[in-house]
Amino acid sequence: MPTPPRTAQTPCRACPLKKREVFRAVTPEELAFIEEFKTGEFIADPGATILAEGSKTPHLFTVLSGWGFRYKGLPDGRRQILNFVLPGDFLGLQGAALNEMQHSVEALTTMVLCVFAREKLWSLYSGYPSLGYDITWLASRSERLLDDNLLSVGRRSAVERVAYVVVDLFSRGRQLGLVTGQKMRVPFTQQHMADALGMSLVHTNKTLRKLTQSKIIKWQSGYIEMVDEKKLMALAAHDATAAQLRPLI
Amino acid sequence: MPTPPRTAQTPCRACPLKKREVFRAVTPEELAFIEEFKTGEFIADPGATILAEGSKTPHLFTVLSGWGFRYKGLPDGRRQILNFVLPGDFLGLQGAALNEMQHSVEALTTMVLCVFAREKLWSLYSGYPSLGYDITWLASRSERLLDDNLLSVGRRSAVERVAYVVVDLFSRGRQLGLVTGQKMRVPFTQQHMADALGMSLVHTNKTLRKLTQSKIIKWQSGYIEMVDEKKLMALAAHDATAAQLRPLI
DNA sequence: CGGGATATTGAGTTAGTTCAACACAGGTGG
DNA sequence: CCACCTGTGTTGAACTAACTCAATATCCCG
Repeated sequence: MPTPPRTAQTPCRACPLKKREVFRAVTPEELAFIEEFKTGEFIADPGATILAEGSKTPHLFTVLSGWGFRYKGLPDGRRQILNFVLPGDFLGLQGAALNEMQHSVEALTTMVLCVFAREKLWSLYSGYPSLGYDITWLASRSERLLDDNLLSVGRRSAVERVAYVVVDLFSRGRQLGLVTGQKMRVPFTQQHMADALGMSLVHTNKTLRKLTQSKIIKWQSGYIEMVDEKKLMALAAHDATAAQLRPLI
Repeated sequence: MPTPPRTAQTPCRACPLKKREVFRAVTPEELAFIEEFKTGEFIADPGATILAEGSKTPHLFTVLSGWGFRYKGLPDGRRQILNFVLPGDFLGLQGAALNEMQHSVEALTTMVLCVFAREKLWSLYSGYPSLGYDITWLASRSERLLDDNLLSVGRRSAVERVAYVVVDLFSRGRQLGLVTGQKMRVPFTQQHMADALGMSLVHTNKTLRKLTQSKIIKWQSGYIEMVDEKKLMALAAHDATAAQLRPLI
């Protein structure tokens, strides 16, 4: 079914705000509003800063394609990657709600972003509450990711952290169709992974090496492969919920 | 598990959902809706579990008074406190959005919570989009807290972490009128602080001791005192944003 | 007054860090 | 086409911040 050509480059039917259509159909009016809500598209090159800590952007973004990451820095240069940004993620809400960004977002690959005007956000809520609800849903989902990361960084060992982040990326990647067999493209360096896990680069490397030698994962030329998914999952030390479910066998 | 709520005692004029009235007046209709939205009140005793990881509560809560904490656990007992819960916080949204709770919430003191029915959430969005907007605002604010914590746990040293969490608690406490002079009641143990900072109990204690001996803070009989706020702030190693702002003096 | 929970302290251990050197790949200009 | 350069990955060695274990002190509550 070919999409009719319009002014905007990407059809809003693909918009993540519409994502929940699995549960709820988006009405034609809603779709029309989404299209009007959209200001345009923004193509970010790898390495580009999309949002900067301390700035006040008038924009909201939706990621249509590509990878990026959200991070915060300390004055002396240390930085913590808060989470990786993938298609379907909603960016800049904090700027709208809190006025000023408290974190930065940088592109890892070329990214295509759908741009919204921040001041239209309110009209979205008032005119199309269902879409407002969806935004809350997205916010809630991203908070869940953060919770998981915090648990990892705060309480998991190095091996567990690496195992967990791989499992997590594959889980997100699968939902987005980014996984082929047991392989997924990961367009970041070990430094990025280290910054995401709150570890040093060297130790991240040594940990990865250990997992490679145990034939559990492989990370070559930009692709991570889960060689032994079972062992990997076991190492990942899942949260108490998962643990609760297991004993029921 | 929460006991069935009773009839409402607290006027909804004090509701955190109305908090943003500084910026925006709440209309009488909205207030009426809030009161209808409210199912009742829930009094939680210290140590009570308000929400449990893996469960599906039909409730949403707003904290009217008292302290609690949100946490996640690992199967072997390690646990990470995600953040402390104070009056004005909104709880359980994840359960509504994601169907199942991915974290637990426990009371530290007696807590008074305003209870909402989850299934009314949608009618709140559709009928009173401004309130829906407020919920998004709350979600966004709590995500900011999480970002800060993750930066702390991932990249700050032990002293910095302790300094930062104290500064942070005072900042939140001030907004809520919980700070008297330089003192604030903190109804938790060093174990809680350790779990929040991703550190061991012993090392947390030793770090606190160091800060006490340097006459920077004092923690006695349930009260933390900022003895030398300036030094404490300096130790806290604020984020890059704060650093950007300082040179402007 | 007793007992359990909390806090404090010392000693020994270790997971993770920093430093430093080297390997390797891709990309550029001569 | 090669020589070089820069970014990335790999590895060893030395160091240290934070951990665990364990004993003792202190507080709080009934």
